[in-house]
Amino acid sequence: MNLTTKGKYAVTAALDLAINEKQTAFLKIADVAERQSIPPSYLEQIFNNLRKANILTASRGPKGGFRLSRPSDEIMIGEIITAVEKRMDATQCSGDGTCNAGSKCVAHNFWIELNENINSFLMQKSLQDVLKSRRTNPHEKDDFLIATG
Amino acid sequence: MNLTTKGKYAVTAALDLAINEKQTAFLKIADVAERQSIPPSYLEQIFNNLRKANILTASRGPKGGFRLSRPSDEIMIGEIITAVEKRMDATQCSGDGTCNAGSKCVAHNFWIELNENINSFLMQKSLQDVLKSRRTNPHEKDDFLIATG
DNA sequence: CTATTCTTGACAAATTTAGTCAGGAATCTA
DNA sequence: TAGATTCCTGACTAAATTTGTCAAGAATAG
Repeated sequence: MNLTTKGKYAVTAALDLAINEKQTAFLKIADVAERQSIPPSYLEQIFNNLRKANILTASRGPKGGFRLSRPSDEIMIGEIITAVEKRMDATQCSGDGTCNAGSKCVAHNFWIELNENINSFLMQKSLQDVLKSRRTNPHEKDDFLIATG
Repeated sequence: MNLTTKGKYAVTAALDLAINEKQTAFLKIADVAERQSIPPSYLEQIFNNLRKANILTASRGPKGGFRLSRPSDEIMIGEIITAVEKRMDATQCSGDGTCNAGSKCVAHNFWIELNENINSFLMQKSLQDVLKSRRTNPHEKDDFLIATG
């Protein structure tokens, strides 16, 4: 199981779109990349993955860019991650039960449970949830908070 | 965040010790490796990590080998994984809050939450729990069950 | 003493990640 | 229509990581 930089960039960039979205405007890769310290050419790849997964909508040409395809409370973090990550599965056998000489290893069902636990967590959290908890976390320092409107 | 083959082998091999332990005997790397389809020389490394983390006890020489240091209900899967995995942290900045140009990225607190969720799951499950659920899972096929005594 | 088993560290091949880059397609504005 | 802008796509590559192997040594049982 592997959550890579790519998946983390994807979530961060989607949050940036949620924070900075206006009703009609598209946001440019270059701007998102700069705000979030993501290499622009890498973000191109990532946004393309998200577009193909119907999480983002793109527009080409001047004034083009990207926006969320749906309201931020209808886009789950789990969607974003599975759209860009190839190996989030915790089983050694990709779930086919051949992890020990063609049969299931003794840990197989446990990895399935771990998968379920993680997926359930990630599919219950929307972009909006993440932004909300960022502002209401009582342990958070003030200088971390940013005005979102 | 990365759960690799090494961590999965570690859990599988620890489960093998729990399944096959006798009161006094040590189990050899070669035997565990064969039963669980793990490269023996790789398992050497892994068992050494677990020994240094006080999860396993080793004995050298003829009739030597490894056994669990504690009863299987007192060894948590999370302990095993953290003993062998270097990068289970989901934050991009290893928790130091420098993920966006020296400050916290917008997803920072979310990755902390994800860490807590996963760690909580892994630290609540003991080796014995995993073996139990393996036998009582109602969806499990009979040919997966093995006699443990 | 000898065979057995763990111990340790160095090493290396294979894989994966984390990007870059170039050429193209669509779109807006003048 | 021309030109600038922005996304689209696929090929490519360097660096890092993973997944092991290997050899020499230390401890122990018999």
